[in-house]
Amino acid sequence: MAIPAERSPRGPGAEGEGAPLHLHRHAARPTIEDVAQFAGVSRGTVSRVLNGGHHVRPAVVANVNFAIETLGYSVNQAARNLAAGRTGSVAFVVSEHQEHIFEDPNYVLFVSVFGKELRRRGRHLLLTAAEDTEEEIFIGNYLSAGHVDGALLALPHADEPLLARLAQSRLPLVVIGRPLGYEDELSWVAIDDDTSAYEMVSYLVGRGRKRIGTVTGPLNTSGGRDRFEGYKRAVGPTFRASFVAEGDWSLESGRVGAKQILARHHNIDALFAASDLMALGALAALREAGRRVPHDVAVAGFDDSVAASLADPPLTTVRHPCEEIALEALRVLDDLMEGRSAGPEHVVLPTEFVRRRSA
Amino acid sequence: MAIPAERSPRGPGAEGEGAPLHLHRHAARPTIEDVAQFAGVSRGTVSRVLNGGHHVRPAVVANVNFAIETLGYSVNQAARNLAAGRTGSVAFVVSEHQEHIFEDPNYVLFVSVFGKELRRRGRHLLLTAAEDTEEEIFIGNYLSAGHVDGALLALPHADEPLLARLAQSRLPLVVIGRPLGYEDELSWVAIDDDTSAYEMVSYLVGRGRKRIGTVTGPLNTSGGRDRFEGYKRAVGPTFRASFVAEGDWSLESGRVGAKQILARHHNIDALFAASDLMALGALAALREAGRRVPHDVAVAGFDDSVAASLADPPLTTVRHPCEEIALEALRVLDDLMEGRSAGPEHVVLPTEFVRRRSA
DNA sequence: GTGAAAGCGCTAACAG
DNA sequence: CTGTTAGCGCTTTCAC
Repeated sequence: MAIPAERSPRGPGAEGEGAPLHLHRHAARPTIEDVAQFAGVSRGTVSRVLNGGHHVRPAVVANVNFAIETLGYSVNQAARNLAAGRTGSVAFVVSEHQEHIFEDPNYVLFVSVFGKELRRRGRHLLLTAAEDTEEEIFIGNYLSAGHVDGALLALPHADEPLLARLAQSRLPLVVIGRPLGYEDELSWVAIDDDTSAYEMVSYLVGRGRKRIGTVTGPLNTSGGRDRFEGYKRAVGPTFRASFVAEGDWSLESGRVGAKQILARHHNIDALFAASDLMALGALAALREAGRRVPHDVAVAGFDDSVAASLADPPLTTVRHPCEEIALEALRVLDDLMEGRSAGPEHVVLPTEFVRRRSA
Repeated sequence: MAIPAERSPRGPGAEGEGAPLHLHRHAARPTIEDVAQFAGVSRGTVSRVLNGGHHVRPAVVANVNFAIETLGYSVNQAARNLAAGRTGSVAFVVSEHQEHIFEDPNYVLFVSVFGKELRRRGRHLLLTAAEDTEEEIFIGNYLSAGHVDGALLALPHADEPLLARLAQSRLPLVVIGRPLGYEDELSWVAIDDDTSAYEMVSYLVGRGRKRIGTVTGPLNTSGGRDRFEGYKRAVGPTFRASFVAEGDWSLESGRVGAKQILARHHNIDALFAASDLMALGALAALREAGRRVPHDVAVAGFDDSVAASLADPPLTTVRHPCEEIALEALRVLDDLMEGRSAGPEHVVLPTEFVRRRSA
């Protein structure tokens, strides 16, 4: 407020000459100020154009954009974040070992989509794996300390202490998959595992298969539990626990599970694996046991990961829309971070039956 | 400059009372100012403590640290980066498809180590995959536009346009592996592929193997080329091109390559694969062909990835010190970013012969 | 050794 | 619709 009065004695525009400050500015990145000057507008206007161009005359927008291009200007995220009061980072928190995560094609896709989309929005992806309790505490502290604007969580296990911790923080949170025990209080985006599994197993039943086994996912995860429920509903009163083996999503667990079931029922005619990787393992076990697929035993997977189409025979499976889930999770998180949401949002995305040769 | 003059009529310190601004500061993160006040020192001193505590009395350091802990203070990276004139980000640029990358256990390790180490230093890891030419241009522009403080490059192919582009920018760069064509001008950290391969193949020779085949890596990469050179040196004058098949590091290419060699020489007694994954493929091909390993054919891999010890039989291989490479690359990059390096640094890390049962 | 003060580049009120 | 201005929280000279 005082400045104009002070300036007047020097005459208007006099300080425009106070340029010595700029002398040591060698080949520095152009700033918003440079753009403003070039376009003959104020910093504020340039900022508005940068942030959507609302309330700015189209002609001016064009002018500013021209200036931006000719100067090769690009926004300084640190400055923007500081001014806007955000960190510019979003965390992707996964439980389990980081190496194990990268084995799962679903996670890889998530990382890929999150990374790309966030960069488009001028944000960073922070990959954090909660490998052990110590790491979990560190992550809990780190996230709660305000180092990120929000977090995407893939913590499928029922009693995840980190989930409890984070749920109490003010941090915008979106869970990938339905978070057992926190369905109501947290936002999440998932698929209808139960119905998808039900439809797949019903398909097997419809094809005349009578003795259908299943290798489930971990039963303390919503995905593992719900796909198992769908299986149970579909086989109906013929359900018997001896047709079931619990796996952990991995190829090896699929092989072991299928072997167990085969040992108990040498004459199963179908097998529903709750993940493609496990189906692959089951395929190996069946091959070892001399069973032909799908002639003797029909095999169905879940996820439609790359492995599914490369399998021999290619897997009949359920497409898990990972990319859409990732995008939707990001949208929900954006709503949360920008304060556009009233309460927790729950999104259920449709899956798709994919018929190939294994069933 | 004008401001003090304007303020004086209100009396010194009068603006100290202009506190209403702080009223809407609800449960905000404590700032450096809060710490300074609590510790009874100035912002500058706290900053010094934050950055190593040089030129500060030990007692004061302790005081400030106490304040930091009790207040639960942690630095605001955006502000720090803005003030220090850096972005706080480091890119990890890889060629090829992102999905393909995550198949390679080496890359996964790199991502893991880079991410963790950079976070420790208050920096971010930006994962960028140059999947196609368009992406490459985008990445080139993005990196050159000053969005990152430096970049770690895994671009092994000889004529990588992105490498050429980046090499001309001012950006601090460290290449993982020896960059063909840019050995002198760029910094890099690698292993001695030639010698490592030489030693492995010499070991096979020493075990009495006479007809040694090899599945090489891509011959337009330094790793592929040098391991092949090592092989040639070791087999010496007995070298024949018909004992060689070129692979692409993948399991499948190892299987195909081994088959080709077997078709030409049904009686090979050893096979050196330039990667564990390819060795795994070769193992499968050998099994299909009814050869026993190592009795009929000794098989050696390279990398000592998890796959090596899980193989049947476990692979004799060369340990590729990925973690050390990652750490060293980060150190070199730090030197570059902080202006501590005179010129390009070249680091060659030792490998280790790992004897298991396959050879 | 330590404090004071000048920005870093940007956003977001607030006037007009 | 547009310009002005006050910070965002921190580092970094520059004095003392």
